[in-house]
Amino acid sequence: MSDEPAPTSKDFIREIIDEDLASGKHDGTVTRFPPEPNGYLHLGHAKSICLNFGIAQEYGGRCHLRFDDTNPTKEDVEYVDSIKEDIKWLGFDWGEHLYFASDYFEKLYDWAVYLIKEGKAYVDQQTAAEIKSGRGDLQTPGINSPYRDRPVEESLDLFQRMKAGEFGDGVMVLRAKVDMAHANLNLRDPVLYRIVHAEHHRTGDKWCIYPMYDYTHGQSDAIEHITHSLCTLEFENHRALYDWFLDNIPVPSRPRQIEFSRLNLNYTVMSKRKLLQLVTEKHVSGWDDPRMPTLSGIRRRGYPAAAIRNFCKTIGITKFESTNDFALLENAVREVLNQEAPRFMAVLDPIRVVITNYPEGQVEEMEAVNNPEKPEAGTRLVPFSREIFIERDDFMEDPPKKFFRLSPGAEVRLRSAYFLRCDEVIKDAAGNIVELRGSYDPETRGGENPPDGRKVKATIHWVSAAHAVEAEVRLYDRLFASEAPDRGEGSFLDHLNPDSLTVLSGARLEPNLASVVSGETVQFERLGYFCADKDGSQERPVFNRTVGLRDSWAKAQNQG
RNA sequence: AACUCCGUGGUGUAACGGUAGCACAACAGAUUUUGAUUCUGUUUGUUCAGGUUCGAAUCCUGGCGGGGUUGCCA
Repeated sequence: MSDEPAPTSKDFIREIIDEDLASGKHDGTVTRFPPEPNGYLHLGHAKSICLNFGIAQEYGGRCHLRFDDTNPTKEDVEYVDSIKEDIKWLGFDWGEHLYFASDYFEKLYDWAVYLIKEGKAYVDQQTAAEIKSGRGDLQTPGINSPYRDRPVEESLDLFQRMKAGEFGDGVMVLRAKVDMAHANLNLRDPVLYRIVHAEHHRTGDKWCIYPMYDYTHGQSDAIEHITHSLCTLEFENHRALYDWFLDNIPVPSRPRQIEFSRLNLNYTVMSKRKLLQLVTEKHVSGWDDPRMPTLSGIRRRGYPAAAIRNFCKTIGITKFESTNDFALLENAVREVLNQEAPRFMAVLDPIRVVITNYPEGQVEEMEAVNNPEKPEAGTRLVPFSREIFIERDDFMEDPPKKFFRLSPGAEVRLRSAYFLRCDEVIKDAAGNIVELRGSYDPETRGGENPPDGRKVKATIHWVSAAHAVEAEVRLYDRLFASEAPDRGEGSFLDHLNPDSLTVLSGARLEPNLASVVSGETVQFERLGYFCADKDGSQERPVFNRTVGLRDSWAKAQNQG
């Protein structure tokens, strides 16, 4: 990840950093990743993580992990732990720089007192509804609160008593005194502190007043000497307020907020609220359901961290709100897995083949290549015997013109084994094909072409019936059937893909597959990449389909 | 008709006044003990109208289109 060639062009944020370094504005670069611990990280966060930690790596700076934990009613340590785990999995390290906004509560309180004394903040006793209506709207200016010009001493006293717990939730708030007529609504006397009598996951019951995001973020950046505070576009309108605090409070440094567009993917929803809803309403099995765009979900699905990093590099950083093609992500996944994943044979939908001219009771250990892209991965032994399973799809009794696989009288290569010809089709009373009979050519051992120069058009995978391990295989498809489940009327849930999960309970695996450890992704030859799931055991493995191989045959069929 | 940000092939993303390039997707072909991979080729683009300039995707003006903003969420 670090030995790749430097990109020939830089995104606008890196250009800004270059300028700041060149002009001497900064002599180092410090970024931060500031999740709120109220949910699991998803692909959108991965974009931000790759940006912030990536910049720190490239510029020899550092990136802080700072939990933005100013709302105790929504936050929990469960999320803190999962977030840390996900960042590490992605391949990044915050070193010693783990912080919590709640670490700064004392400092922020002092600064609030400072603002009051400066005449730049006041305690407002209006109700939430009064504050809302007093703010005006996009067209109309707001009006001043009747408490706006109360004496400094009075605000000071009230604020201290807010902190002391004398008042109930929502009774009063601390507001900045900016401009109730400002075109940017964020500057119409924003709330700085609210009363919330709730246990905080770090500070316990020490506080009953909590600072708002806007009041917290920039000052936290300043305390940590963040140079470039990178966030998504929805905070663009907050920048003026971010700067207002830095201008009016004696902060120790001057960070700069820069916004970029968030990640959108088609066939996916990415908002925390919607992901939470999928989990709580049991449309998926949990935050780590392999269909979820959460980092824990895609990890369980088998997506390699390197693929996510490459993907984030490919999509770039801009201010344009775009929607990326899911195929781009899948391409990144296949690219890494094609290089890395060891190959095995597995038959998902088995049909028995009896090789009539193969000696009964004989077993041969066939040598198979582990990864043609990586010779150093070596070879393994796969048992071969008189009765094998092949994929039902690899046989057609009455094949169309371009079908290269097995059919009556036709010959194919069994991967790493022998040429096989189909001689006979056995059916049950209902006419269903229940078994095939065929013969092999002993002169093609290892799958070599025979001396007579005969060739076959196809190579298929197989598993020795007596040695096969039965397994459950979960075929995942996109969670949503429509490209933009968010758009249009109705709920995004209306767009759930009913076929997003197909469970196959009778798959047969080559025996080597039983020892693949949970979390490892392998290739089932000719089928796709599959990740061993934690639900499985050596006796009965469970595999999740990460992504299928490209399949030009299937594509041609669908078009035909 | 408030403020603000943004418009480059189907989808993303480069080009910093000088040949519109790259990736993905799509479509052909070659190779192949995975109908995979790999390789080669093809199709498709600067939102519009003016202006500045020898020269504009790029600078200016206006139009059109899209996003964000009216939490005591972040």
